[in-house]
Amino acid sequence: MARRGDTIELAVLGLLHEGPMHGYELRKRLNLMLGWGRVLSYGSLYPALKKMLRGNLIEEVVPTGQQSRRQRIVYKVTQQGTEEFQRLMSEVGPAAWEDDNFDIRFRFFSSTDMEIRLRVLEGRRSRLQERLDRVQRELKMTQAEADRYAAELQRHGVESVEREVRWLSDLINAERNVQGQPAPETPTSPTSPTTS
Amino acid sequence: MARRGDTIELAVLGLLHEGPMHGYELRKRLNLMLGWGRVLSYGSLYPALKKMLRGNLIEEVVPTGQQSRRQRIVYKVTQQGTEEFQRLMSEVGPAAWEDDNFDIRFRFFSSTDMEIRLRVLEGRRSRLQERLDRVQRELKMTQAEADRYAAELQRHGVESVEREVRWLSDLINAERNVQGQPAPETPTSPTSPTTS
DNA sequence: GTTAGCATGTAAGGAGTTACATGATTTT
DNA sequence: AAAATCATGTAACTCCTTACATGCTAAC
Repeated sequence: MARRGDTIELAVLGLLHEGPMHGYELRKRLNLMLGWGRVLSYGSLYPALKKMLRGNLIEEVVPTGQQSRRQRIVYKVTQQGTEEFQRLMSEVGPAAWEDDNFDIRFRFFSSTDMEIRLRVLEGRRSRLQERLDRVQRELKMTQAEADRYAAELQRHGVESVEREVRWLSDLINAERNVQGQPAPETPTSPTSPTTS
Repeated sequence: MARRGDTIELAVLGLLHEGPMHGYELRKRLNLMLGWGRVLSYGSLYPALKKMLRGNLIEEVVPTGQQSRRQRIVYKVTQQGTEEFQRLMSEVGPAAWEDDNFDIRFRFFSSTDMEIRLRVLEGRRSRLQERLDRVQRELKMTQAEADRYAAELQRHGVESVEREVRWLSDLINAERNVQGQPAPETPTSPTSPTTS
């Protein structure tokens, strides 16, 4: 369960929970949100929508009032879609903290409990930490013979992942601190989302 | 020319230029180098090697000396492979500054002229800058209604790309400064690769 | 009235993953 | 001698992109 391709499905369900939308609009938002590089094509979005339609996760909105201006097909989530969304968001495990999947889950974190959020954040963090350790270990064996640019790329990569880990740590702390106090504005670290 | 799948080919050619290697070893190094997330499977590496073999870009190394310890197939680049590598590395254009491709090109920057390096670095930078502008423009329209986590994700994303842009700028400056002076150790910014 | 952008789709094909299958070598 | 891990491969399948195809609507 939770194959790779469920990513789009999850994202679509999440977005539609913020309001009905048509495909073209969905694509734009999707590209913006998972969009640091990848661009989702119509060729993957529309078939995915059709599939979700068949699975009764979403349905077409019947245009209220004026019947003009049709050609856009507006979708909204069904009851079943909401349930599926909740189920997917509650999943903890490898599928939840892989690059793309993590971003999307994070994007819709408001729809989950703090318990789930913490587990996903921590899972993601140890995943990155793991990679970091592995790379740095193997780095020592190769680095000696490494060329200038190769070394710089490694250095930069490690630094980026370290930043990512710090970011996650801040988020984890922020989540934990919400429990007791009513969030003291966290003035030292504007990095993490406060309870505003 | 320069389709998406040439990524592996370029990486393999580059690595083999640093010495003959067998598939298993190649995979390990490949995963380490483009490996912040993706893991290359045997199912893609071996067929790719076969294809390159057919294209005369690489060839099997005949084991010198002792004939024992065989089962690994060691590859090395051919003359034709070297030419192809040079050709791919000299390409400037969109293909050169897409995420994965950029990393690999950068990794083997030592094999190109400063002129090419500068064009690739600058191309990459304006690519990122573009994305940044586009996202920040659209951010103003959505941000108002944005949820807490969505906003934090955006903020973090923008910050990361901005860091990337600064990194590239440092590298570009470093490249330019090598021209005149014999590199004054660049003590203020340990970010960029010095001339060692 | 014509260009540009909105909007939806389909068909073909590529690239890479998963799972399967096999066997050698090294370590315990 | 068993277990781990090195080492190579293949077949089926999935996901996605590219390219094509179409028509509406708004702006100039």
